[in-house]
Amino acid sequence: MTPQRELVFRSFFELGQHVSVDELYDKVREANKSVGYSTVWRNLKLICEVGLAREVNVGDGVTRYDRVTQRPHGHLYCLGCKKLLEFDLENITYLLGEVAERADFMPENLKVEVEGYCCDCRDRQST
Amino acid sequence: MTPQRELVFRSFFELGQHVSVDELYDKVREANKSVGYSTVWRNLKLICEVGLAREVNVGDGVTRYDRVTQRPHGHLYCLGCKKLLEFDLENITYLLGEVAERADFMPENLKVEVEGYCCDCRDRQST
DNA sequence: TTAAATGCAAACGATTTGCAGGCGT
DNA sequence: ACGCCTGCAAATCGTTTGCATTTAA
Repeated sequence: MTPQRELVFRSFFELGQHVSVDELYDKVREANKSVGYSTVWRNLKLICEVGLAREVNVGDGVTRYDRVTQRPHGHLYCLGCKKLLEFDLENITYLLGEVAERADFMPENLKVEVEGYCCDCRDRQST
Repeated sequence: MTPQRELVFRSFFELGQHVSVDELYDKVREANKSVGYSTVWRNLKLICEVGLAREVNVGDGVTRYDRVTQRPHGHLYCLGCKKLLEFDLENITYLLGEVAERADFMPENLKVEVEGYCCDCRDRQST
């Protein structure tokens, strides 16, 4: 456990959800200018490996990372402002469990994303 | 409408689902060795723009493209053999519509992916 | 002391674009 | 003739790795 590693871990958890490597790198740099990009990257991977975070891919070319929480959640991705909202997956999890069973498939991880427009962007668009 | 464009379109629909640019490129090349990668790529983008295909991202770094069908479907992605199976989304669509409404969000497009292990890989893993 | 972690720079792979020439309309 | 389309090569971007050095245990 090095100071850099501790800083990366702490910074990751201080930031909210949907953090990209670059965002984390910037955050880390605020505290310590000498930390390299690879260090941030490798430690972020490590956070994933130990199961504390999970990759999120909204299709904009940048991988983001979500803190793994008790409650699984899906994402509402706004095509207008690119904001990422969350919603609870509880009800859907059950349904997907059934689907998986029917296909003789053992589910490990769920990714549910709804693309669309948030209320702000919908209003802006309709004008 | 050029012969190349027609070839790319036709090849895309002759291939199954989850086609990557490279796969499509190879397929096109079988018919005509002189078609360039950019042409395939640009026409695939075009197919998406006119709404005949949609990007799929399973997180392995390669963007794949799905024919847009009448029935929306989700994906079962096997972490073992990397195979991509499909399942019907009908039941889930309704649930997600409710979720979106609650969040005052206008859904346009649904992406549901279940990572896990298919029956073959599960058996192989448990040995 | 010794294996692991760091920081730099450079490799990498997929995607995207600039541009000169060719082709469909 | 005009402008869109093509094909090549090269730029771009995010991600990943090799390696010499430093550091935690």
